[in-house]
Amino acid sequence: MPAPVLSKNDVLERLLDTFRDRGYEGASLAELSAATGLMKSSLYHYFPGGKEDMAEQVLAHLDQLLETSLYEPLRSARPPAKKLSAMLDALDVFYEGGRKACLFERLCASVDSARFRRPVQRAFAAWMNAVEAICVEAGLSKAVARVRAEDFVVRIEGALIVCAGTGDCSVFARTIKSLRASVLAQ
Amino acid sequence: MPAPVLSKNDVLERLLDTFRDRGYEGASLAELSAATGLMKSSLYHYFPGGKEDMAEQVLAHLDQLLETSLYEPLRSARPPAKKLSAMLDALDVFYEGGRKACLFERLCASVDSARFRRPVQRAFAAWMNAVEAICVEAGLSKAVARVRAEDFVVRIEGALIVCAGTGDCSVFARTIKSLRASVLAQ
DNA sequence: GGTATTGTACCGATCGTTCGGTACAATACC
DNA sequence: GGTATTGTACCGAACGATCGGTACAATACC
Repeated sequence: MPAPVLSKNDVLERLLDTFRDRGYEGASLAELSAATGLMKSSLYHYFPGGKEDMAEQVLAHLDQLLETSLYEPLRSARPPAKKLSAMLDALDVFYEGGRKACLFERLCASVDSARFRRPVQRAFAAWMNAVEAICVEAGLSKAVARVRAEDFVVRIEGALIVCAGTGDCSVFARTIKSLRASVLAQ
Repeated sequence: MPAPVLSKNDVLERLLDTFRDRGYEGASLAELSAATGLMKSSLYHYFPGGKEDMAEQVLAHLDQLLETSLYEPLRSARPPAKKLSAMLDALDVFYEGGRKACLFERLCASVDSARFRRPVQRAFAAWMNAVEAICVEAGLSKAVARVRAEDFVVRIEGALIVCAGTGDCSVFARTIKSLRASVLAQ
């Protein structure tokens, strides 16, 4: 088999980008084809299940990406404050300071949102659990940690929406900063 | 001239509902037609500019609705805490406890989001200004009031996203409760 | 030669949109 | 008062474009 111009991971990255930018219905096959450099037939070769298959694989890819680059490092022995700070840094990069949308949000806003419900649920749960674990590690009670973790995700997601709505990315920066200072506070 | 079966306001309300539920691209003309009881061609009678026109008029309608039912009452002489509480009650009703999405979010997530940028910007600004005014009235400094107002909107929007993503509306209830207790705190 | 991948040509369905027209109440004219 | 005209509300039937998706022969690589 000829070496693919793009690795499967690269293809998934570009699909991820397109879905994040345009949403599920907004990302047409023509656009996904242009973004990956693959013809429609090639897309259907790699994703026999079509557009839905693409979104699902992108979701799974992102899941693994977050696990290895975000959650897994949090289980190291470093101090909780450092780990939280690292997560916030990573989120700032991943969302490009508020300029990029959240894939989970875009997919659960889709008309066929039911298809993606389960993985999106799992993704939000994993995210909250990661934050909760750091909070507990920092000495907060389980109950407080849960509230903090939920609020953490709520504020990141909300900041992304407000950034997109107002066109002012500074909201995201302020939210990150505020979270850095408050999440682990006793 | 024959009396319309539905008033213009009723039509706008139903379009608003459909756009909130399905998003801009997700709400097809067929769906908008079914929701209003008007044939597609009749929709073009009321909205010569087509779908985009519909969304713009819905946006303007909502703008006025929020102004008269949310922001205007806040300029009364009642105590700030009461007014904030009333706004949170109204938001809880409007978003149906987290089950309904935010029109602004759905429209600025649209592919043609540039078209709605200005009105959405104005809507977010008006919302924040209203909250900020209550905060100032309650004795907070202008700077703190601004931060609180921004965080208020961020958390409402974020809670709606997390509700949709997890299918768990209790997140919205907790966010409302938390805001009720913390926004005006010294 | 055999296999993996791509390009071309399609498909039916649905998209947003337009057009020609009907029903009928209000108005203008005599 | 009766008739012609206007304007509003609305609808059915199409429009071209694009949607997601398929079939298959040609190509590229081992």
